[in-house]
Amino acid sequence: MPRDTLTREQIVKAAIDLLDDEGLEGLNMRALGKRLGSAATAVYWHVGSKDNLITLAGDEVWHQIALPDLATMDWRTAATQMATDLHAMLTRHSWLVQAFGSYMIFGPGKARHDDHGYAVYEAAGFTGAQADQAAATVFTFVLGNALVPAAAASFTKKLGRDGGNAEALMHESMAKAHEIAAQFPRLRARLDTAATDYAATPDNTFQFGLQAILDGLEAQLGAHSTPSDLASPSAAGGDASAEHARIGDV
Amino acid sequence: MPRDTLTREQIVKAAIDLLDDEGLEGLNMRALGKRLGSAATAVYWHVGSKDNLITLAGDEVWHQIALPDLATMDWRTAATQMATDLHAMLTRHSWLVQAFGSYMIFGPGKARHDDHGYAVYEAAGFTGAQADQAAATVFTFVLGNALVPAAAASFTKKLGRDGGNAEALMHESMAKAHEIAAQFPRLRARLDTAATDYAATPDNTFQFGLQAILDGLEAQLGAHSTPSDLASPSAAGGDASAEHARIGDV
DNA sequence: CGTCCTACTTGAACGCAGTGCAAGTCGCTG
DNA sequence: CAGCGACTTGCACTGCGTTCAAGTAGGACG
Repeated sequence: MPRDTLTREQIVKAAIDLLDDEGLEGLNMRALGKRLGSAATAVYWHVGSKDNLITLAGDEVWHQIALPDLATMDWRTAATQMATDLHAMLTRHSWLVQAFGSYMIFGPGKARHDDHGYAVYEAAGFTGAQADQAAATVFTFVLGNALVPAAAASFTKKLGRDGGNAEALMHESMAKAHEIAAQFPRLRARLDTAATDYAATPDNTFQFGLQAILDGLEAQLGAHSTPSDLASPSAAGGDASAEHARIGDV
Repeated sequence: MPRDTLTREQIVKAAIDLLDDEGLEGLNMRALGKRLGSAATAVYWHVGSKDNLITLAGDEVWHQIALPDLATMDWRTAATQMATDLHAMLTRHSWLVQAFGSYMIFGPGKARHDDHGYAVYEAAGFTGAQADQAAATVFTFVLGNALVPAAAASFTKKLGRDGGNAEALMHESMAKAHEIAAQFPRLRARLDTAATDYAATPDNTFQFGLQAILDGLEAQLGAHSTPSDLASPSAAGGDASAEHARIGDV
């Protein structure tokens, strides 16, 4: 084997770096080749296609999120930690959320994460399909929460790529948004309090939503009628005298 | 004016149709021109750019969702209806979810929807930032819930475009996913019960998650009084700053 | 030491997609 | 009828994903 050979891992790592820097639309094979110090087409021998490379990169980053030890903490803490870690990871790699909408991202990395996710909700006392749905609910919320910031990041990067007057264009588009919002009473009110910034969905919203969801899930578990939330003593309802929670049918 | 002139509305409508048929990556100006019976470049006079066209189309569809009358139903019914309508709309136009990750979609259509969304949660009793967060939580969940199905649809359409052996490729990629999943105990168990179909996240999950979230929100209403927020001692994604959102654009 | 095989790299080139441009075309208005 | 302005069109440029035939290099084997 030649000494200075590219490796799949090296390529995937470089792709992740490039994606972090330039966003999903900023990734192209020639730029990647340059970053690797090789011809663009050399990459094809190792990864086959750009789609496949993105799939690879999109799975790799899941390894960055830690899997909490369920033996040393109650499920709610574990769930919060996993969701928060995922949130942070998606913020770091905002291109992943976009990729999630266009590619089937599933590999060892995500599988490892999903598996542990199920473990958390099974430890909570959910059984069978309920554990799946609980996990999916939280997962889905975290994903959706990352979508708008991802769009903002993508937009910003595109402006930066298109020309020098990025500031001006950004300002213009914000101004137009304000103008539209001003025509609706509640949106207008939010404009005044300056709470509505398209680019920055506050982290508070994430924590608020996450805890609300976990509250809702917890309620399904034991019907432990203490709405005073917070307290999450080790639920571990033994074997889930799982009340058949009522689910809205279609 | 010449008699057979294109109009912006006509173009946007054709674009939506094409997007529904072919997906986000299937939309290109020449195909759109053909569908309109005109040259591809004629479109540019009316909409400026493809990005702008997508922004226009992506806002237009929001008008399809109904705004429940808050005077004749309780907030939870209204919230459920709005979320369900949104869910249905996103399923109809799965490209929109992808577009949401790459473009800043905000116009009169979405503004109208958002405004009413806030109205619902204010009617519920949430005040100020809490109403925003409640609305964002549900909205975000619905969006995230549509993401994976959108990816599946996109993937299928791409396969259909690439060549005739779509079935084979689809089968192969599912087989690979199964193989990976089989290495993780909980995923493997789900494989056996045949509950895991990547392309079809059951609608049950949506209803389950939505009701759980509304449960959680409802609980916050009753147990008011503590703005000291959230349990979760750990986590702390970083700045747990005040409710004053920072505005910084990038 | 030479030779071959395999693993890998490269540059040229093809096709498609977004889009700017200059030259139309058509109908209305003066 | 001349001309203007609203629209349309074909051409062509660029950038990107990808293919392909032609390399190159290092180890294995004789």
